[in-house]
Amino acid sequence: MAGQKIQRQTGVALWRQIADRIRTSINHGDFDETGMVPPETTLALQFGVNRHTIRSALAALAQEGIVRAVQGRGTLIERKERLSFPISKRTRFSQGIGDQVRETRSVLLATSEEAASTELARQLKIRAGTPLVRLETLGQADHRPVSRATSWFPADRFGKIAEIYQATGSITKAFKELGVPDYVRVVTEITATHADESDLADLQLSPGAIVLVAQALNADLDDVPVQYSISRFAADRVRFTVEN
Amino acid sequence: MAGQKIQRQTGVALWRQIADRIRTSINHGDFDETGMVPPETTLALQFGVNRHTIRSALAALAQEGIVRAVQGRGTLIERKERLSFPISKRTRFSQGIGDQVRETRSVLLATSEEAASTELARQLKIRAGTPLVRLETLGQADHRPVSRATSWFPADRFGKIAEIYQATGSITKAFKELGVPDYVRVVTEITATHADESDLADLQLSPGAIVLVAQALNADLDDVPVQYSISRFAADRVRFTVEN
DNA sequence: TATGGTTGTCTATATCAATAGACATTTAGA
DNA sequence: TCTAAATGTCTATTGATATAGACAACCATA
Repeated sequence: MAGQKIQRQTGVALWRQIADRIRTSINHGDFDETGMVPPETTLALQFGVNRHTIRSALAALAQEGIVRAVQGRGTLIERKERLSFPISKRTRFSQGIGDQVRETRSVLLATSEEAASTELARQLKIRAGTPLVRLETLGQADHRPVSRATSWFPADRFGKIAEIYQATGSITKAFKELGVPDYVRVVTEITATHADESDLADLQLSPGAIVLVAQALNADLDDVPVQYSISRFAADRVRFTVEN
Repeated sequence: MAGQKIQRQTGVALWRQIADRIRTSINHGDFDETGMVPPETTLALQFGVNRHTIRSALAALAQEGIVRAVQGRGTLIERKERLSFPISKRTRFSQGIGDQVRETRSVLLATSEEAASTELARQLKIRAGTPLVRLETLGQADHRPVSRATSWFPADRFGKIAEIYQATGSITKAFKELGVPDYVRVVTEITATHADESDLADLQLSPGAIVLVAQALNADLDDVPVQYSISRFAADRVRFTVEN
């Protein structure tokens, strides 16, 4: 484990800071040899805190399903994942991570029709007020939520996309049925922020967690925008890979 | 401002959660009309907390130089920035954000020579143990630190890169002098994590802040790797833009 | 089966975080 | 120049966070 000093009196409890560090170490593979986290007393010494504080941190990680404490033996590492999510001209949710997990699933949370705001109109290169279809979706990998996305589609071409998506679970297939055989990623903007209330619920995160936010524009082969989306990923479960 | 409910008893103090939200709102331009944050009593009502808690949050933002409280008037917004950082085949620090700020600067913090670890050898496609030059640099925009980077270069070709970089402040120019007229970004990996101790110091962040981590590989025009780097950006100051 | 190493539980105490209320001070504007 | 609205400061109280120490319960293994 790396440099140990922990910040006090900063509004972030010691046990949470330590939990974050241990989670990072686990994902980094620091404990792969034993498959276990070091003993509580060792960690307490390393971080320079009381053993009870370490126990709070490990309890939080146990709550997340990352470790499991066994009395008499130690604290076992249960799960360790950070999915690699490629971003390229052909960025699709399921294809990219399909070989990293056993099962990917995409669930339709909600849908509605709305008029294009100034911002959305600018992105999709249409007039403000143009009818759009909005889709709220949840991406899962091996039954764990990974991303939460809001997408907008011009309603004139894709008025029925919600139904088809619900049936097939795939944007790509929905596009195909609606006369868009292929589409490409035009631009992706990536930021990071703290999880808000709905992130916590949808992505099953704990407060203080980080979300990676990707705003993306897809266009058909005639360069006509077909989809604008804002996706929020649990930062400790994914990594973006940009291939040039 | 958006949905207000705040999470209690999560290891993250309310004042810090609220500070994060207000910072986001400021960056989002929610208070651009007045150039001021709403009154403390209003915020206390909105977030459902005591006014003193709001004051703690605003004090933290004042410490960061984002707002300035003036007795009798209100709390003024001092600074508001999130630089857009393009990622493409021709990704360079200064060029990308040069038109967004008045001045960009890159400072050499430290340099050393070291043998390639297994991981670095794999990335740079060389044998483990090969001598490398390591550069620690700090990227600044208008005198505010934006990124902290560690780069490795094969020592046989780029043994003198530290000196040239220090003189010119530019990797691109240093490459040119060392016989690499052009280079391209092969791959970039992007993750997000909480700031560690040295991030806090170098990037002038407050604990609990988020850093965007970009791991990048650059190669010359013969596809021979010339630089592997790990850069850490203050997440509330930048946005990555991927153009395809 | 005895022992060392580990997690689980309990009590007590000190400090930080948050609430509550009161009042002072400053500014802008009527 | 008065008033409303805003930030600044103080005291008091409660609950969460962190430390300290002791001991029980459990596991692997010599």
